[in-house]
Amino acid sequence: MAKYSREELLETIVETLLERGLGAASLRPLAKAAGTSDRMLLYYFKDKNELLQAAFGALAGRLMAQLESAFPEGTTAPPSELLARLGEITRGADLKPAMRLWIELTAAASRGEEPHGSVGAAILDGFLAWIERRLPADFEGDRPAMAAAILAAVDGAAILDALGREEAATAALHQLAERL
Amino acid sequence: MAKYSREELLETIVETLLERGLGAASLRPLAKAAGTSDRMLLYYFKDKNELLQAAFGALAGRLMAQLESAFPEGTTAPPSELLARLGEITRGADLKPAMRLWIELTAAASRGEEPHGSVGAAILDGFLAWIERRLPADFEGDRPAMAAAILAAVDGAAILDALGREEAATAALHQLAERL
DNA sequence: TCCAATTTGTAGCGACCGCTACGTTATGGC
DNA sequence: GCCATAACGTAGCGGTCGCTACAAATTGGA
Repeated sequence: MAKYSREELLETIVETLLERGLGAASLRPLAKAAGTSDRMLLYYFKDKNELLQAAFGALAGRLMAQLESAFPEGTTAPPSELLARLGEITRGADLKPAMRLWIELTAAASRGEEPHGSVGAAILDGFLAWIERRLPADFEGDRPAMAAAILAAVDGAAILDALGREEAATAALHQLAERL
Repeated sequence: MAKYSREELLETIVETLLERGLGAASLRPLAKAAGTSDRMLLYYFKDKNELLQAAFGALAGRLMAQLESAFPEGTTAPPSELLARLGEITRGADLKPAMRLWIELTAAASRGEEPHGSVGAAILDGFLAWIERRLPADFEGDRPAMAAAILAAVDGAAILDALGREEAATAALHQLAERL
């Protein structure tokens, strides 16, 4: 039996990624944090890209689960409330590291790096669909557009946060939520 | 007289940065693109951080000038129009590279890297002030908060764009502008 | 028990990183 | 013309990067 399974490794790697960021995601440090060697990472994953892809997949699953528990499938809310609560959740201590990583992923994707681009787009689509499902059934208007607006607001606030302007982020979310 | 002045070098470096991104910003490639050597970059700039700081300073100036020409000092617009026009401008071919670089800068800043953090925060503050100045003088309500909301919306759209979801970005901006 | 497959360790390759030591060339004030 | 200083070239240091070659250990089935 192996010392660590692929899934156990993935868990620690996701945590290290959340903690230290994508920029620090080189094989040797990741391996060390997981109590193994770069050699073994490349035994379980054919190369670094596959590792990252798997890690982001696991992370997206985790994230979805967290959102799900705060906002179970079937529940809905009007746009303003949806944005307000999503803002609170994503800016909380639990998810702040994930949002930072999300920005890093987006940055890499914007330069056409892979697998960041496709993985990032897939996660984004997932979130858009998730939000859309939580708009009230009787919501009048363009549902995908409203979902996009909510996600953009959350991501925009994340950028203000990332640059240390928490007050501005709070104000922005408040202002936008008020008007949806 | 030197082959290149510090300012000439800075110009080319800014362009290379816009074109290739922060991730590709290592001394030797930057120098090559500028027709010189890493040795000379470190002759004019004491180290890489100083180079980047200077480059981002120059870039911010350039950006401000571009925004200024589209929206001269003294002119104002109601929030919805301000957002709509800022969205168009920042998403245009001219500024798209700058927005990508902006996301990369934010990503680095979110991990506490310097000089990215302080430079990014300064640029952000500059934009917030710039937007606030362009809100109508008789605007009723929290001016800084509205400026933050507009900036967050633009940045959020930039993230959707960066991940290749231009339609969603357009829809989001439209949806948000409609409601400010 | 033996053997083959899985799992792990050790070492190192070639490439790139930021940065520096050191020597040479060019320039402008006197 | 002389000389200090500014400008530049060459070479290389110590480090990290992703990845691989190769061999040793461990395991489980026949």
